[in-house]
Amino acid sequence: MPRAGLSAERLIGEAAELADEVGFEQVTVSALARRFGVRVASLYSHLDGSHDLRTRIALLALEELTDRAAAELAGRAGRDALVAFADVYRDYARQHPGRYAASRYRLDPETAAASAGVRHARLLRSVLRGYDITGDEQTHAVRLLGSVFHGYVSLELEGGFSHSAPDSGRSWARIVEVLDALLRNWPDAAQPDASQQGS
Amino acid sequence: MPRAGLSAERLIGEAAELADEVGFEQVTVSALARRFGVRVASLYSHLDGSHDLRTRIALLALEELTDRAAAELAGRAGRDALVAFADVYRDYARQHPGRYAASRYRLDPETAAASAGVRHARLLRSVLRGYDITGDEQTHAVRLLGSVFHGYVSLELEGGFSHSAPDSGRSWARIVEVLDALLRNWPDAAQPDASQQGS
DNA sequence: GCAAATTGCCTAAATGGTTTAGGTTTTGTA
DNA sequence: TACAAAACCTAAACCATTTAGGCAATTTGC
Repeated sequence: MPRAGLSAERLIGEAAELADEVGFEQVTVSALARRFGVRVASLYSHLDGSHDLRTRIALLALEELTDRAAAELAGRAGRDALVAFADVYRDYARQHPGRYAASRYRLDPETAAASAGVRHARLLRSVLRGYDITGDEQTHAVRLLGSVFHGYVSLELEGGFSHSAPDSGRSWARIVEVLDALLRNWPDAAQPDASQQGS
Repeated sequence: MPRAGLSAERLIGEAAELADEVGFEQVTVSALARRFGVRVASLYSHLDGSHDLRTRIALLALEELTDRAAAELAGRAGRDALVAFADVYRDYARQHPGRYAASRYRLDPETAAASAGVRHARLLRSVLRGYDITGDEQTHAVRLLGSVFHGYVSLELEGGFSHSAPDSGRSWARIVEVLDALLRNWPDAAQPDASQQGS
C-alpha cells in the first residue's frame, strides 16, 4: 500500500487549515487522521498526542502573526504603527479564526518563553516607543492595548457585534483612533480627579 | 437504595462549583454524575446532554454577574459607576473562573437574547450615561469597554500578567482610571490629523 | 543491485466521555 | 392501598485518545 507521506510539518499545516475550517476545539487527532486518509494511530509517531498537536498549531500561529506584524511595523511609528499592529491582529484573526484561537491556547511557561509570543509582545511594546509613556505606565499601556485587541477580536469572532450598527470595522477603526489619542495624551498617574480639561 | 435527590437546579449549581474547581471545559456529564454518586444516564432525564449542561451554567453565570453589577451600580454614576462595573466583572472572574468561562460560552441567538446578557449589556451602556458620549460614538465606547474588560480578565486568567511587575491589580485600577479620563475627554470623531476623510 | 536498518503505517485493545432505549424502584397522591 | 410519575438503573452503541506491537515500504551501506 502506498504511503501518505506524513511529516510533522505537513501534519501541523493541515491541522491549522482544519482549525480555520471547523474551529480550533474541533481539531482532533482523529479528524486529522481522517483528513489524511490514515489510521489514527499512525499520527502518534509524528505527534505526541492531542495536547502536542494543539501546542504546535499555537506555535505556528504565533509565528505567522508575529511575522506579519513585524513586516507591517517596519518603517512605521506612532499612530501609523499602532494602526498597523492593530489591523494585522484583527485581520489575522478574521482570516484565520482557528489559528487565532490556537494562538490563545495555553502554553506551559517554558514553551511560551521560547515561542514567537515574546517577540510579538516586544513588538507591541515597541509601538509604544512612538509615545511618551515610560516605566510602569508603559506596562499599563501595553496591557491596555493587549486587552483591547484581544478582547475586541474575540468578542467579534464570537459574533458579539455582528448584526448591529455601526459596522464592526468602523468601531475597530474608531477605537484604534481613540486609543492613539489616549496614548498621545496619557493622563497623569498622580491624581486626575480634579476636572481636567485641556491637555 | 436511597435517591440522590437530583433536580436541574441542584445539578447546575454543582456543575458551576465543579467548573470553578476544575475548569469549565472539564465540566462533563460524567464528572457531574460522579460528583453525585450516580450513574451517568441518570442525568439525562434532567439535562439535554452536554451542550445543554454548559448552556445552563452559562445562563447561571450571566445572571449572577448581572445581579452583582446591578447591585453595585445602584446609586453610582460617572467614574464611580465605571469602577464599580469593572471591579464586579474582574472580581467575579477571579472568584469564579469556571463560571466566568461559562459566561463566555457561545449561546445560540435566541437563548442569548433571553439571557441576562442583554441586561448586562444595558447596564454597561447605562454607565456611559455619566459621560457625554452619544449615538454611534457611544456604541464605539461600549465596545471599547467591553473589549478591555473581557480582554484583560481573560489574559489575566490565562496567566498573562502573573509573574511580572507591576502587580496585575495595579494595572487594572490604572487602566480603569485611564479609561475614565478617556471617556470624560472623548476625542472628536473628525480627524485631528489632516489627510483623511471619514469612511 | 541487494541486504539490513529504519521508518511509516498498520491492527488490536484498553480507557473514558456521550447518548439512547428501555427497565425497575421509589414516592407522592388519589 | 394502589397507581402514576419521577428517579435512577443496566445495557449497549458510538467516537476520541492512547499504547503496544507487527509488517511493509523505503533508505542506506556495501
